[in-house]
Amino acid sequence: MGRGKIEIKRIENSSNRQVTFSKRRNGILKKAKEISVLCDAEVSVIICASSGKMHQYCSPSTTLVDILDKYHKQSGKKLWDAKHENLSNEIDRIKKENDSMQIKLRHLKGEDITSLNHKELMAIEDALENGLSEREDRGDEEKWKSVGGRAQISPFRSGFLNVMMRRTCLGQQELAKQQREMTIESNVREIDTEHCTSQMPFAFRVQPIQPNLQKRI
Amino acid sequence: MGRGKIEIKRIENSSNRQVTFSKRRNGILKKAKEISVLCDAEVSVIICASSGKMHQYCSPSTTLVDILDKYHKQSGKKLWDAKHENLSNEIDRIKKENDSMQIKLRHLKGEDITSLNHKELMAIEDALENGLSEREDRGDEEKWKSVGGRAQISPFRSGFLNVMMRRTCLGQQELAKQQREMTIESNVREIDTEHCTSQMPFAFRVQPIQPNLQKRI
DNA sequence: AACTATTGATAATT
DNA sequence: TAATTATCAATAGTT
Repeated sequence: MGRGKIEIKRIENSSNRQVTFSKRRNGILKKAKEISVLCDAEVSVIICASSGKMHQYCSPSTTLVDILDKYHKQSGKKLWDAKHENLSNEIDRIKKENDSMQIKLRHLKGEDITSLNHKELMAIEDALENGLSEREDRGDEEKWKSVGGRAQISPFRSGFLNVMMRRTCLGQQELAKQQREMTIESNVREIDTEHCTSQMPFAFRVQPIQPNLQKRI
Repeated sequence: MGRGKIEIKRIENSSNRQVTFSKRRNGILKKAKEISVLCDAEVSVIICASSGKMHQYCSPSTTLVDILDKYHKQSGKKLWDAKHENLSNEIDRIKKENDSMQIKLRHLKGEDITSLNHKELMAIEDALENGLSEREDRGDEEKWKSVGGRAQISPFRSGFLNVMMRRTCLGQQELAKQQREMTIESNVREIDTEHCTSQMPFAFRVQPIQPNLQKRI
């Protein structure tokens, strides 16, 4: 019904499609009104354009909820319950995702790790070390170079190193103490923390604390 | 459209009404199909005859539930009861929680940190350091004590320390080099990495590598 | 957005 | 009830 017959297939020209949509949408809504009056039928029409705009008609004698309720009863299809079930399923899915993330976060923060095996611990260790080195490698230090010249170490790195050094110191001292007190196993060589320092393959010293870069509390 | 024009008002003759209903109902359903194809619109039509019989169309790309859901969101009308709304709200809430956790995880892994300011970086650094120390302090070592006696260090700690030490070593060497080359700022004291080792407040050595605990590749 | 030639829907008839 | 057909309504292409 128009200047020419058209095939019923998607109208590719977007503006034509929009015009046709508008015309036919009005046509359907008008027809819906007419049948509801002529035949006192209850009618619900919902039309969503691909653009997202929505148009709706519902016969005056009733409401959409009533019609859906009738549909529900007649068809036996559980619109209501199906929706309910879908939502519940989605909640379950997201909650599981949530929980596993929570666990990962806790592990990265060093909590609840007694439940992990060696391999899992290694993976987390890698992730952490990666995180630290990534942060050291990327832009952060650029920010600090300009503050006090090239020789100034970033408070970020110095803060981190200080903590690590303090921790390492304690660890070494305790290890040495343990070694003095106990029988030395064959696969552990004895270490004298006081006298072997200069010969060791890796020897480090911590940079003297720079008070102006240690403002973290 | 027919042998004569008709007024749009209830058809009193029951049999005529029934016939007209049937014809027009088919007409509307056909139009609905057509617009959904021509304009790829999502359409839902529900028609209830006064007799109680019900007819329905829903465009193939979607479901009645989906269309009603859209309607619900767009119109803001509460088609669904409070229970459904609660479920929807919970989904929104959990999704937000999810997103923020994802971001935290990424930050702990060293990703997307260029967007953070100094204070935020410090917070993450603290969290990571905490995580590392927590992991060293807690249960992990218990597992390894039994493997090779008390004096054996866990591969976890040794692996971690090795990485840190290597990083520290490089950092110190570069710092010393820089200091030799440059004017020394008043807030940075000179350090001689080769000769001051034994007098330094913190001096460390790394435990010799134990090959059987260094299987990581 | 308005027009109109044409098709499509359908009211009345068979 | 179903098929036919004369008529009207919807609308595709045009302005």
